[in-house]
Amino acid sequence: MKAEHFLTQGVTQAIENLYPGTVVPIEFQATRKDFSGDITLVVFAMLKVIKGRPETIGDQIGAYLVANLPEVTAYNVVKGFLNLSLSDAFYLSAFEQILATDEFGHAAPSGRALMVEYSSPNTNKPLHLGHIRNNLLGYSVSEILKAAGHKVYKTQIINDRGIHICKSMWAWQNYGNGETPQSTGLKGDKLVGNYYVKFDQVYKAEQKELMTQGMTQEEAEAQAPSIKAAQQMLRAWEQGDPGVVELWKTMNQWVYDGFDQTYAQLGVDFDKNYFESDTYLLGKKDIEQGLSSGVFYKKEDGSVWCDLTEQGLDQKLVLRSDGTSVYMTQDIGTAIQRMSDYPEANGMIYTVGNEQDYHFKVLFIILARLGYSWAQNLYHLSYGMVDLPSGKMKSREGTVVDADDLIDQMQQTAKEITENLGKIEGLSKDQRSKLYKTIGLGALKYYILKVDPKKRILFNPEESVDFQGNTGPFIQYAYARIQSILRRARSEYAEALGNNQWTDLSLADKEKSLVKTLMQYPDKIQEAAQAYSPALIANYTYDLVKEFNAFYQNVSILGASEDAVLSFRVSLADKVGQVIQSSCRLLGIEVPDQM
RNA sequence: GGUCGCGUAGCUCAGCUGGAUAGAGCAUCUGCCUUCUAAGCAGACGGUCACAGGUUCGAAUCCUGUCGCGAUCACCA
Repeated sequence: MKAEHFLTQGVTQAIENLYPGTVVPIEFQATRKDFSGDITLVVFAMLKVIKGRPETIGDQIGAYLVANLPEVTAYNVVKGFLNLSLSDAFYLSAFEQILATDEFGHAAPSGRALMVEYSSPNTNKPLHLGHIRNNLLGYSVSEILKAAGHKVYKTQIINDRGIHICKSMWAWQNYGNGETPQSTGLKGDKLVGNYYVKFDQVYKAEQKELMTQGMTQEEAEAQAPSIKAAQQMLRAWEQGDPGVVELWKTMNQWVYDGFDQTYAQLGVDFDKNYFESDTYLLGKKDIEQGLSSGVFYKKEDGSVWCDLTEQGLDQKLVLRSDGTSVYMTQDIGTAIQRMSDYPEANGMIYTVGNEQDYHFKVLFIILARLGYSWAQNLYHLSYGMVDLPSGKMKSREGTVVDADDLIDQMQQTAKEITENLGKIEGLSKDQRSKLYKTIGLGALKYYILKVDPKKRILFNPEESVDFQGNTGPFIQYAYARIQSILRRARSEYAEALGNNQWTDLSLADKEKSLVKTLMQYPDKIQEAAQAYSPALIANYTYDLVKEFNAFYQNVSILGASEDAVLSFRVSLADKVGQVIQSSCRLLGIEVPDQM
């Protein structure tokens, strides 16, 4: 079906005829808009093998192709570029193949299975805009990998243990007056987050007091009663103190309930949750093994290290001198644990911010040295921070953009715009609020996913997220229009739709370029999967929609004079709609039938 | 200071496995709603692709250096 395929054969034959005994690199690219033709052979690339003027060579190959390949109808040569025009029949048959393909764009099963980790929040405070980027990326990459034929297990590791949650616990115990999510009507994560803030206030006040008594900042930080109490709580938790464990369970559950609501709003989910409280002791025995196999070495004080100077990195601590774990220890153990939990999986993707680039670089090297074959298939899906015009989001300064607030705000904006446009008379109240959610979240998700993950995003809450131009709603709008046409076509033009005699049709430029764009979809999915980049899908979808809009405004679909033309155009619009829906699904974006 | 990433139009971003005259959206300005939804279409304006070298028939794209921004360099996670 792909043009490159038969053209490569054709060019090879042409070369055999014209320049016997030579083998040339054959390189195609899409013909630029300003030139006539559909696909372009780059003759320059052949000059290393064949001597001569590129114009002459292009001319000879072009003439050969027109004479010998029925699909090639015309050619022209500009400098070293041989532009080829392909027949309408070729595009029509390509389109018919697309129509006949189930789940067009999706690849056959690859036999590979991967784990994708994303979100992985701490349980002491609510999710914010940074988590939204993480969640959208992780979810979307999972969907893209599935579409590329892989089996995917989505997972998160919940950091439910440690000093941070003890801070919230201590503050709640001392200042909470028995408040619960039920009694306050607050989301559980918000409630717990409030006590984390409360702790910080108390802690700061204590430090100030101690410093007026003559302590240094450092001493005050260590000696403040609140932090000592929280540390005591952490020790009690580690020893399994029933009261502390009970409180810990209760407050974590509040947080999980809150997170679940936010996840549901965002439309993300997980196949398996890991909890740090279960995994934080993992890794020690792996360090032992690595020690005996010589991957690690022990210093005099008993601490264990990995020497990465060969790779141009430092020496990295993997076990403290007192035998306790560090972050790296846990991550080594957790990775090994997961791979044994999912024996069919042979790789992992970690969706974690770029401030941990170094950590993952080291982790992957260590796992490879430990001899795990799957270590070759580890990828750190590293993404840039979401910053505000004022700089980084800082919880202490109250500049954090809360996830729930932002989602609400997007829906509110969607509501206002939709009501102003006044095109939804027929919809019930429920349908309307669902539509606002679809549009508001569509705008937010597209806004975040369209940019290359590794770039940082500047989010301006004042200007908010656009609803026009290269945006989610722009794409959703095209889909809604298509559905509107399909509804009318099926009720008023049912008879014409039955005429599928398209073979002799001659295609308008807009129709041809739409088919061309549709044909790219399978490759785009593969590219996006290989690059772990939802941005590629977002950009493709935008191109497709732009192409469709141009078609829609310039060619009348239901006004076609012949039945075959009408039915072709309706089919084309229908398929474009399906691909929009499919690609949006890869981004976690829903599409409305009306807006 | 070492390491890693980024630097493209006034703003937000594509393009980066080397190919033709560097593309979109927003903003500004012109047109288009008696014909399928104007959240749209058609067009205008807007560029030393941070800078300097190098490789190449050809560089925004690859290499080297410089500058700017960010991250990281804990017996924290």
